[in-house]
Amino acid sequence: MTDRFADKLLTWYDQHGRHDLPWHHDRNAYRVWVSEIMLQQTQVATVIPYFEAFMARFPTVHDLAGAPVDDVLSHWSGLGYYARARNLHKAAKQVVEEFGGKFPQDPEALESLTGIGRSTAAAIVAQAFGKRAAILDGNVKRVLARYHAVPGWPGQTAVLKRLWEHAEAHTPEERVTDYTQAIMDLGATVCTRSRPDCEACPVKSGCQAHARGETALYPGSRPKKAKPEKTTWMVILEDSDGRILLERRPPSGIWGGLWSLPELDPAFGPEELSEACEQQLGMNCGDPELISGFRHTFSHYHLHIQPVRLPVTGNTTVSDSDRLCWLHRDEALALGLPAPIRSLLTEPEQAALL
DNA sequence: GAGCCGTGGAC
DNA sequence: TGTCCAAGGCT
Repeated sequence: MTDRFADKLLTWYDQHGRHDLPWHHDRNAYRVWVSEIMLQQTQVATVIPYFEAFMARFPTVHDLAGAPVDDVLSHWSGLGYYARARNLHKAAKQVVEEFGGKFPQDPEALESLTGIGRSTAAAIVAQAFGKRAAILDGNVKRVLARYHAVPGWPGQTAVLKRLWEHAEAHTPEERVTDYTQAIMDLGATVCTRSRPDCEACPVKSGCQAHARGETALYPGSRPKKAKPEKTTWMVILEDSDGRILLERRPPSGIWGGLWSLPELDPAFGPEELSEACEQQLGMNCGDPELISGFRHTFSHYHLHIQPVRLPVTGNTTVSDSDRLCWLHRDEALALGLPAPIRSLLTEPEQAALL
């Protein structure tokens, strides 16, 4: 049912919305899907160049399904949340094998694809197929929490449930594609997290938070928790030809599946690194040289990265070529390394300041 | 339900 | 400089 909220929003959208984002061109389910996955927990400006490059390399779901996963991961390098890339690749195969290369149009079937949950399924249904489906991303949560003065942190199930109910109630039958884009645009450009521009808001008159002068109270903030501190060694092994030893990380965990510098257990002391290196990497090394370390903050913990150079004294033959490889710096960077490791190899002074 | 998974922008 | 968190989903 179309209510006044949707009408006002659509009128505003016609004049002030974002109508020319890359995934709005040549719109199809594949392009919408890839954009939605990239946009999870990631801002539009960050996604745009990745989306363009990804589409140039993988124009169709068949191109993606047939590509090596390493190729997909290297195009994801720097975007973060690399499980998204592995799931995207897996889901592309699912679309080809289980759905004949055509995306299903109902949310339930879409949610059977790896990496697509309730919100992303709804976004694809509305954006690609023009069918009615309510979305609830970070922007919509903020808009609705303020409009209805919904207290509490949206991470709580009860709060989330109320927001979904409001989202469903406001979603119109007509112009669903524009409406979903409109409410996200309002959240991104007007109803922003800090200092919202309420005077420019088309639904100001009905907004309970604005009426109370309490927009800053909504949505409620996440409970604070201390981040644990962790430490690790990052090994820079360089042979006489200037090649660096890289190690593929395990499929799960931080930077899962990415190539990176070999990591040694922090339980090893500096004098034990040569021996650890021989055990773990099969390389004979001389005395370690410590480089200035730096701290990198993740969502859930702080990681002290301590780089260490270890001169290779023996031969540089690798025993496990699927896990280990020697590459020059530019070749390594083309693989797609984790961002802090990339900075460490390109600008060691900058990395130390992180 | 709660923890985990990245990076960069905004403040 | 540190904190928060953004077009969430999986385990």
